[in-house]
Amino acid sequence: MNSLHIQPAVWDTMPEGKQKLILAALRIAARDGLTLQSLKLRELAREADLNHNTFYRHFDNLEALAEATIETIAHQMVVGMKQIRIKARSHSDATVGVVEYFLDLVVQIPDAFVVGVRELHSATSFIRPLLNRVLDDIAHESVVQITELKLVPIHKPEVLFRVARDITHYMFCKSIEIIKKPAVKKELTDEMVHFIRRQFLGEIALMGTGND
Amino acid sequence: MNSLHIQPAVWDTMPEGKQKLILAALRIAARDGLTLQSLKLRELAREADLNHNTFYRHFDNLEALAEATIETIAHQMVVGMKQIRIKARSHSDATVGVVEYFLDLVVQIPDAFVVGVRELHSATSFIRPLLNRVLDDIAHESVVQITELKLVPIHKPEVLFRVARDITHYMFCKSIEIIKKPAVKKELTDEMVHFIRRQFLGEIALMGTGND
DNA sequence: TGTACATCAGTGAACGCGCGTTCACTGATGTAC
DNA sequence: TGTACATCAGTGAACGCGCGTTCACTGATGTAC
Repeated sequence: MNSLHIQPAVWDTMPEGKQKLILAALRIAARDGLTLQSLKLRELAREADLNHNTFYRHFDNLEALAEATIETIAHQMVVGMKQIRIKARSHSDATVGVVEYFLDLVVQIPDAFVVGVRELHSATSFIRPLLNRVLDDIAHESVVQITELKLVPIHKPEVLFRVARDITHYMFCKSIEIIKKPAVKKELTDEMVHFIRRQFLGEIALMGTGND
Repeated sequence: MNSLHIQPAVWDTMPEGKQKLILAALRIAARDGLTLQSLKLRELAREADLNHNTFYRHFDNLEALAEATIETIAHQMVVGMKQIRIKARSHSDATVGVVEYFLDLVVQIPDAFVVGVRELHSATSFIRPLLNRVLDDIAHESVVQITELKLVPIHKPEVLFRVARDITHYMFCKSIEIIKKPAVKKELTDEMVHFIRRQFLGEIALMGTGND
């Protein structure tokens, strides 16, 4: 289920109709390739199997729904990534573990990633900064874990953060490929692991040249 | 002018109204953050200063306009990148040269990049594959130049291509930041140059480990 | 325990508006002879 | 050189439709006393 990764305190408190509308927004935006801000009130209500006026019981306007939807996506992603980091600790290779569990997460909540990655690159409004902060958070927690487990001999946190941030962005963009063709998981895993190793080795090499 | 980078053979042959509509589509999509496929016929005509029915003199439907617009963007980018590669030859540092001229290009045709990067990450229709091919082309020509000038000691073309492809994607995504804040050019240049060097040094280090 | 009232999600009719599309038309430019 | 016709970008009125929004309403649930 899609809702598994949404922060319970927020999500479970919500009226059922409100949940239905947010899930409908995610479904329509992912399926029809629409921006969150070009969703239509009546189409949403139809998809959520609600009278079109019920919308106003839960949201002031379409922008409020877009905001609630993007926050749902953000929660799904942050919580999902947290679980990935926990699981990866017991994997023999931390990099391979993170990538594999990450691709599992993408397949579990494809709509969140399809819509999230698109909105991340849509120049508009408050949504892009919000998602950028989500990627910042994820990159920051990666830095914490890498430092704790002493996985990489890079000791300046700001250097490590930039590497982690670039990797996070790459993984999110790349992840979309697995949704349309889950069979590519093996190739995609190899490619992502290769990219990640290239980042750390490259950064270490740059430290040697004094170019950092 | 925006139209400078459009392939003359195609562009100059076009009726004036058709050009106006394509430029209007670019302007609206960039300004209002709309997907090319959510543009409205009457809004386009208004923006292009034309009667709304003139649209049908030039396009069968809105999808045909979206296609023409994305091809215009593709031409602007491919031609622009070709000129960058020529100019970069006479720069003392090839990497710094490419990045600086690239950021100049982004500032010259911001609408093409804003819309192009968004559509590249919008899961829908024929547009994403078309833009992916544009990035492939650009990456491929980079490989040719790198090989010709012997800039990097990586000799497998498919390995070089993957690195160039990842760099191209990174630069396109990152470029958007300069549009809203041209003052960051210096920082952005440094960051992009750093990223590019990290890719090549990382890949070379990976070759050493036998992990390629 | 029973009655009165407040709260709130959901309903259905009605509105004015901008939309995409069709149609019949104009007016300029180019071509045939 | 002059007339007749074809081509084609652009025009303006009219259409039916789905949209966002307003309104007055229902019906279930919870709370006060």
